[in-house]
Amino acid sequence: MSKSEDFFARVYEVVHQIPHGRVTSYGAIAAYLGSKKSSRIVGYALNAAAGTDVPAHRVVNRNGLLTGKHHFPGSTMMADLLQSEGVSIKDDQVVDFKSLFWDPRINL
DNA sequence: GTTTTGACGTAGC
DNA sequence: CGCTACGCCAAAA
Repeated sequence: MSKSEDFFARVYEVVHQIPHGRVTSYGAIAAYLGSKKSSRIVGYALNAAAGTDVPAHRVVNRNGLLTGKHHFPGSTMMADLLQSEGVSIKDDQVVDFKSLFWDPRINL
């Protein structure tokens, strides 16, 4: 173990376990991993997750804002994907984010 | 080994 | 209500 991919792998696992039509935040994942201070690391990991089986579009910031949508191809792909899963997006923000919020601590 | 950066978060002004 | 500044951690240069 002791591999750098370990931290990334954990992020991938958590994100990959997000139920369909649900959303979570970087801080929630980071907090589940150990420290919510690692929120930035989660985003960093998701950046490396691009091209993997990790649905990074289900991960938004604490405000439910699609901060990472700029990293997706196009400009509405992330919002489109979420809406395709039943998540309503308004002004680059998840509608009823609080209700759609999926906390890894609850399921894991 | 040091420096920079980053898809965050919280606090302060 | 909006922007700035700082913190915190990990990876890449």
